[in-house]
Amino acid sequence: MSDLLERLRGRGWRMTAQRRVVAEVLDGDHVHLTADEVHARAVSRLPEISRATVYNTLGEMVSLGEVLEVSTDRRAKRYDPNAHQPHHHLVCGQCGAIRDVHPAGNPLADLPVDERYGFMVSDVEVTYRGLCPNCAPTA
Amino acid sequence: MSDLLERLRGRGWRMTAQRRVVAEVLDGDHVHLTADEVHARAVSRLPEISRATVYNTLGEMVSLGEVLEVSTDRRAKRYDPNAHQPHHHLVCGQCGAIRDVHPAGNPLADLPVDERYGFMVSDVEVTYRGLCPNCAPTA
DNA sequence: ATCCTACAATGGACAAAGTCCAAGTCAAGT
DNA sequence: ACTTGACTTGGACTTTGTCCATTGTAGGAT
Repeated sequence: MSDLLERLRGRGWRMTAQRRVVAEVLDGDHVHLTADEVHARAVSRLPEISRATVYNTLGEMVSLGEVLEVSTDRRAKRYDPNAHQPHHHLVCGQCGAIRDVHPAGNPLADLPVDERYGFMVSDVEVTYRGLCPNCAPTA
Repeated sequence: MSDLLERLRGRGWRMTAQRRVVAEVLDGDHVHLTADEVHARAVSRLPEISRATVYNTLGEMVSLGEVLEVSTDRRAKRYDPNAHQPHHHLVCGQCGAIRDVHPAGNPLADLPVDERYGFMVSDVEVTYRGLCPNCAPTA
């Protein structure tokens, strides 16, 4: 179940109750929680855990490349544990629902050399926007 | 010069010194200022202008579709006056430099129906990440 | 040219998201 | 079990942005 926890353990991470709880809360598919949502859920399992620790822990997991940061709306950053299967995001502009998606093609290849301005381009982030089935006007 | 100002005027926008200054500050190519940067530059031309007015004005220009909001980094939103030529962004992960780019292909078409989860997908936002010529390690 | 008034600007309080730090705690190696 | 360096804590602080009551003003009407 907790693949994320396994991977972190395998990297010599010093394991603490706090880190375990954060990793457990964040594990799963189509999970895109904000730091404060993670904190709220962590608190329900480990009441003393502090906000600073949640921020620290999330930051470390991002540095280790085990968790991705996504900023789909203009609000808080969200954390995505699905870091090892490259994917993009589909966001509902109304309710904010997020799904992971896997488009065909390679958008990186679509950027011609004469549009690169000498940059070393290494990554591309794609966000599809629209309305989810619940929020779309009934056809 | 000030195409943005012209377009806004043509929409029956009530013209004030503050709005003119904000529009002038924001006009140009490859311009991607934060609200506070806009405010700082506006203040140098019109010292009494308030932060709230800059935020309001930017918000209105976004609502009118004359300016785009982009959130490339995890910090403040940036405002892009180039709203009438669809484009994406190329961001330097080191120094934060941003360029407008125009990739080939249509990423919207790359999202297969069975990956749409019933969403009505209407827009796609693409951010290329890398290192600009100044920040890239010398080859 | 002056008056009106609805719309705009002001600035200060407030809120949300995130960072920082000094002090206390604890996991894990010996 | 001891020790130590890494981890956690909580609160102050910063940044970014919003809200609102008050004051000011653009631009049409007279």
